Amino acid sequence: MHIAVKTLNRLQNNSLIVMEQVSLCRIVIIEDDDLIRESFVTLLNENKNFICIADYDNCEEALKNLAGDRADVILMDIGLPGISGIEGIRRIKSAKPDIDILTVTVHDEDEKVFNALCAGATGYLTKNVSPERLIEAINEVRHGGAPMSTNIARMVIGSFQISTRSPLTPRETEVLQLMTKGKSYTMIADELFINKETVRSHIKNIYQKLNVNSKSAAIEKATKDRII
Amino acid sequence: MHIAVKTLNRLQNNSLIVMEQVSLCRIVIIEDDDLIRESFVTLLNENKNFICIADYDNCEEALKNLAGDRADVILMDIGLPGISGIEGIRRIKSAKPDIDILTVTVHDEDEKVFNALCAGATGYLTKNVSPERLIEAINEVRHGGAPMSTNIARMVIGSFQISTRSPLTPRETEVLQLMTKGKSYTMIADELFINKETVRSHIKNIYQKLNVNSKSAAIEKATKDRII
DNA sequence: CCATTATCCCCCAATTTGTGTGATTTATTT
DNA sequence: AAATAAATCACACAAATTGGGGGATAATGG
Repeated sequence: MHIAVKTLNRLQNNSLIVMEQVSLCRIVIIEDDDLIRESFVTLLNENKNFICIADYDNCEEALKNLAGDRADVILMDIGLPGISGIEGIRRIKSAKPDIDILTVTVHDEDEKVFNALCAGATGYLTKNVSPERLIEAINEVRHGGAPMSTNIARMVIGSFQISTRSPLTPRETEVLQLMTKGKSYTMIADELFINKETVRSHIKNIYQKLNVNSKSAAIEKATKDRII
Repeated sequence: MHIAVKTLNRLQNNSLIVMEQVSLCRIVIIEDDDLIRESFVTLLNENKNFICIADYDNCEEALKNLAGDRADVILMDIGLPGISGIEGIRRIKSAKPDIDILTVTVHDEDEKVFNALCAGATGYLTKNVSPERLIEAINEVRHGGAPMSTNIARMVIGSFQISTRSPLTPRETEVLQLMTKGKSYTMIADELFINKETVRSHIKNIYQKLNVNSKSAAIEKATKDRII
């Protein structure tokens, strides 16, 4: 083995060892496509570490049996008839916060993804996931991870980043950020060690640049354009 | 091959094929630990798809040569002397937005992680990463992914979720969320189709429950406690 | 039945906000 | 050297917002 690999191996604590000490993991599947659902069931039951307790084609049924199923992990589609998967996630999490919910779905639109995550999904896989990756993902989630498909991961990380093409100056951005936190002009002035009048001046310029004329509109526009 | 695996394989478009059509990827390393830095260089140069153009033990130097290096990917520590890695990320991204920056570091505190991501890092690996995973991560990042260590992924996803143990009622939470968006009592009332006085009443209760007495304090506390 | 939740009402003083019309200083770019 | 952009500060005025105090009513769910 090469020196570089040796050095790096010494630096890591091999987490694979931990990953293999899994206890039997109880899984519930909620998915309305019969073919896919049954494929999941078969795949998971093939693996000695997993047992598929139940599978449902709708949320209502799953919620009714939630307590009895005692699932560790739920695989969940979000494009369901009846109660949406998103609402389903919310209800499951509110009743049983310790269950890890993995969203497995074809949907990769911003809104769906973030709603699912906000509702309580611990991972998000798009349906081009390989069987191996699905197994790996369940293991990951049981060990404190949060598996995501690559495109989802990029969306999620992208949501932290602000647009590089902001019309606002650094100082204006700073002021707007404090406004977002509900601070008054006076408080902003104090935090930035400048005069209240200066803050007002910055805000005037912000409003002009964003083409708005109120705090809420500025925050809304800035949020939409990802400049804060 | 089992039917379940067959079905699932048909459902996925195998992204590994795409992953192997990589063109030569120019990499720059910024890391102040000589041993680690040199290990990375050796490791990457062993791989025919990568070439390590340059390595630096500080950001200042790297920034000076940024244009000349023409990096595709930068591996970056964030616990550096001089300009912090976070500030380094910001400057690199502002000068060359197309470079993908992978943070590789021992730090896994919330603040550092989110600051790095907000500054523009496209991935975040903690230093227990295996050599194989590092290679994989670089490939991932070049193909639109956002590789993260499992613990980081969980932190990132967790940041979308709100605490299940909020002292606030659903309605109060709703009101507080609108306050966060800079809406006035009147606007909140209009959006919720209730009277302004009702909003005021909710807010009084919110303040009491959160033990605060101003908008900014309420938003701050709610944000810290992750109840919005 | 009692606690919780959600709804609404009035008063009042202090503060905040939006808008107007200015000025000065320091960089940076042309 | 001149022009531009960025950041700073000043004053005035009307309208709106905010926080605190005192209430009330109705519905819901243990």
